[in-house]
Amino acid sequence: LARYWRGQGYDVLHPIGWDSFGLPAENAAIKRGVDPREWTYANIAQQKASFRIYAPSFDWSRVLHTSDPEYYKWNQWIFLKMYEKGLAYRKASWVNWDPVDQTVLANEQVLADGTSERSGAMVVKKKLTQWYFRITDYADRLLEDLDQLEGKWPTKVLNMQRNWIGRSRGAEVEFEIEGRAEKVPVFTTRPDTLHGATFMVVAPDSDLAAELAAGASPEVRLQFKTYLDATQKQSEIERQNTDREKTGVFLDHFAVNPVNGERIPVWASDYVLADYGHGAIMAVPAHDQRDLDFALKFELPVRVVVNVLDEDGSPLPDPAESGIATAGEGVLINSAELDGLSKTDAIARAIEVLEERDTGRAATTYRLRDWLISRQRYWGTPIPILHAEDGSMRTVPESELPVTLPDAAGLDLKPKGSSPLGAATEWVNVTDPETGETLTRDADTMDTFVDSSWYYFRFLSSNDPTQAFDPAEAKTWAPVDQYVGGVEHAILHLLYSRFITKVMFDLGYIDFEEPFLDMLNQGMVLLDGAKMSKSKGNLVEFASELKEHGADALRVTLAFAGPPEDDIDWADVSVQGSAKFLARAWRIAHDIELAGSANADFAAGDPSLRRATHQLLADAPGLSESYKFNVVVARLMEQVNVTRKAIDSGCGVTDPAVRESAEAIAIILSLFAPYAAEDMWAMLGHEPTVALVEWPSADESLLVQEEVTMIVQVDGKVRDKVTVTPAITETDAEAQALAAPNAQRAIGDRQVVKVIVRAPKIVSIVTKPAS
RNA sequence: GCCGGAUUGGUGGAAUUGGCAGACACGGCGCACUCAAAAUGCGCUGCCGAAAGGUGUGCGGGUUCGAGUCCCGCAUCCGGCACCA
Repeated sequence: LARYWRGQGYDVLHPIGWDSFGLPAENAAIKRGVDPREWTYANIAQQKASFRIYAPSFDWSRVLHTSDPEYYKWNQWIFLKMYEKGLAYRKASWVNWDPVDQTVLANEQVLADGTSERSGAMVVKKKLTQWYFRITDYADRLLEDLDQLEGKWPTKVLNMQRNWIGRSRGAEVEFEIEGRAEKVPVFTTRPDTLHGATFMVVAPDSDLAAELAAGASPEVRLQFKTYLDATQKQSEIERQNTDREKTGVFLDHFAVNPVNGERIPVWASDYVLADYGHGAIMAVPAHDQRDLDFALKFELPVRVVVNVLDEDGSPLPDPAESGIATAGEGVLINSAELDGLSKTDAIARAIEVLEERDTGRAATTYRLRDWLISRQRYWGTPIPILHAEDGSMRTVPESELPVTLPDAAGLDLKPKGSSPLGAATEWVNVTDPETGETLTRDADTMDTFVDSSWYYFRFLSSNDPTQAFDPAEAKTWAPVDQYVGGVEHAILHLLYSRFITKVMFDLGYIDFEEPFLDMLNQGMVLLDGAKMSKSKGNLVEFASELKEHGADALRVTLAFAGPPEDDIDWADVSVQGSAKFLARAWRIAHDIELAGSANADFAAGDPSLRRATHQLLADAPGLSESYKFNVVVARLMEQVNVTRKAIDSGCGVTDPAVRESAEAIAIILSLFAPYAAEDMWAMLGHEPTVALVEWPSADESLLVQEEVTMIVQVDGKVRDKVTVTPAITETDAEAQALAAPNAQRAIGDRQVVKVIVRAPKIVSIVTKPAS
């Protein structure tokens, strides 16, 4: 893509860098007993050398490594900016703990099966004081701005982000609990069903459940304790199994339904989650399946308040009898002032009523949680915060950044639950030069997703020691026109990047709110259906093919195998086939060089070959811009084939059209096979480099065909083909079609009832049996 | 359960707005060159059929002169989310 846009005359910034902090590097270094820094930079050097063989057109002058102090200084700067704006804060809460890597994880790093994205270990819950970024403040903007990316980002990614943010609109309803001064808020998307709330359920691991249980009878206290223990022992997989039977404990308390004053029992059950909404719900068993399952199990009342009809317009059976909650739309009943209203109207009215009585209001909740950025590991960005003995905190002044990592020598880096930086006594202990006060540095490091959430800004000013990036450069280049990345980044990296971009916008450094205008999710290379990986040793095959056929052949193979979004199974491709194609292309330039044919006037060239060349020049840009590189390669193959034919059995190698074709091939081929294309370009007598040659535009006048094939259909079936001039009139087209022998045979003695003419492409004849 | 995507020959895949389905390759078969092989070049290659012809884009319907493409229903596979109130 970078090469294509350069060929169109654009300035292209195609940067490269290493996101080099983080657990995988640190764990590998610990395993080998070496310094993570040495290990990381040795690997970068090796990878860099390997990259260059493949001739990506990177701008190496802007190369960056996120583990360089020159880079992570600006992570700390961003942290300070966030802290100033109240977007970075510290709080104690239940966090995801990876028992193998011995660190906390962000919600986004816990996979659906409850294991760690990094170590694969089952994640456990632990209560810790940690740093967070307030991404939830941006939830609405992160959600709504996705609409701007519609059609530019893959639908899948947009949907994944929408899902992840998970906005629900509804109402917050306050329930009084007997014997408790403060009211308890619950969130519901169905305030219309408030009259059908027959009990309340709180999450067993919530503070409220503990409080209510504490005020209950000794038996209830014991039951609750047993239940809570059982809940906390469950694995994430067990907990997420939605088929399992409902369990719960009555908490010996009653709440009051604010709309009808009804006394309803309060239960604790693990189907209510402590960290979503308010950790408590109003249960409407008639219209919610989970509540119904619970009500039937514990013999709680079920009251229908929405008259839901089936397709035929007859009422659905009573949920209490059928066991199936009626969650659909319908007219409200048994609901006082809401009776007779539709769902939408009833929701609006219910909110009005709640607001009038000051017992509730319209509300929105999100699935998205604040971003936990503390990590108890060495190989990351130190958090620029100092802690005083009295528990207060102060920031490291911007002028003293970066806070560099202490030397790893002498530190025990093994995961142990607290940051290894804490043991670097000389680093941790600081004396305030003004007050003489003893301060300790925050010993945690930042999640590496902080590093990767703004690197596209740093590439603008990689070598600038005075600022994170130059806003003037951002005005020139940013936002990113084309982002290429795997779909594995759909949520984590891309959501964080969008968030940081919006923060930068709010801070006034940039004038746009979305970082990546266009996105391509490239597929993976598989071998027999499995990911190719170093650990499986099957990259060896790749290396040997590189040695045998060269980088160009591998590049062409990757481009030609299919659309870039799709996975490629290496078992299905032929590197040898690509090498063969390259040799055929190369030989055309070679033959021209051997023939010593001078640079001639293309206009004098063979018309049919010229037409093919210009058709290619006309089509290649559109195909490239829609990422159809496999088709561009196919078209190059066709062009090589017709040119070969022209040389061997057509106009001959000295015809100017052959040179014109060869030049077009070299220019377009340079996207995929830069080495071969450069060689061809030289053989054709040109100076380097073909990579900087602007693409010639197609001559439209050459694309006009003198003859085209017109299809003749009879009753929807192709029966004949007629060669006609493209300018043929409808009348002539119809006459010729009707006269075509195979069409006549197909018509036979049937009667022609209709003729549709789309000259010069097709004539469709409709017949019926002769009467 | 909810949301999204996919399904085309033996294989990877192609097919502007509905207009010749299978471009281009891989593989296979045949031929030329060669003592021979490799390499290279040329030809054939969706399926059924000797041919004429028929048939064919996951399945069943529909719209249309005409559907891989549009509409309805279904199946299978892949991905995301999920006791989210």
